[in-house]
Amino acid sequence: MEKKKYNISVEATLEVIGGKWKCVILCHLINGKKRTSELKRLMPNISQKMLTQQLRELEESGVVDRTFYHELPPKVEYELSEYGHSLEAILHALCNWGETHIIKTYGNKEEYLEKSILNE
Amino acid sequence: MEKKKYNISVEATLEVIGGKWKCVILCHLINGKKRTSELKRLMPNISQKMLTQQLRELEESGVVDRTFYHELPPKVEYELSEYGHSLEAILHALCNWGETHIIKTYGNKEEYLEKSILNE
DNA sequence: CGGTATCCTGTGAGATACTG
DNA sequence: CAGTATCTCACAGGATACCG
Repeated sequence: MEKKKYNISVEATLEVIGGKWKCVILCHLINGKKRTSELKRLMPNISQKMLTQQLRELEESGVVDRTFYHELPPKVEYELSEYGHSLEAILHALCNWGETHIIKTYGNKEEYLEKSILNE
Repeated sequence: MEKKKYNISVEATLEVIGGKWKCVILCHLINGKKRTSELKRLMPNISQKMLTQQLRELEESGVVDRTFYHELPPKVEYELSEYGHSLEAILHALCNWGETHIIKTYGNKEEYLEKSILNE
């Protein structure tokens, strides 16, 4: 009987944050809770469907908390869960590397990067 | 005229390591150069096609170096490039989080994880 | 051994319209 | 405002066979 599921531990990490948009969503949540509409604005290229879908999976993984305010119009807020905060070091590292990479690749990051996660 | 390409810096990182197998490959290369056949053995679920494809993209991104030994039978070795080494902190963080996550989720990691990147 | 070339399929993901 | 439900399709990715 074989129970082994992973060949290397990083596969478990990717199961949680490996989706196409998951890291991007999580990075946006580093600086605090966000409403659905805010996330959409921050990710103009994501579809409503993908946004909801990826958020659900992050919720199921236990790294994001969803709060529904039953009012009119309805309001929903997403934020890193307590467990999700354990990903912060990784998320910061990913953002920092990307910023350095952009500078290294394009020279002037201002023309290629809308905003920095670090000083938003 | 609009030149902006990224909405957030992490997108640039994902462009380099965001493929389905790229992080796994890179993690295996942390501990030194590997032959194609070794990588296949370490990743029993990856197809020949995907392995080659992902390696090519990592090469084009400049994070992996490929060395071809023109002998019989032919021999190819892959390793982190100098630039690729700048990803090491991220890769280690991803592996460590995964290991902790497995333990947290399953209790006994031995049954779910083939081997640890940390003590291979 | 390492890699390409075909073929073929599943599904990731967009567009659109609708609901509470 | 936030989220479903369909419909649709491109393409990621598997299986197989062949090449230097």
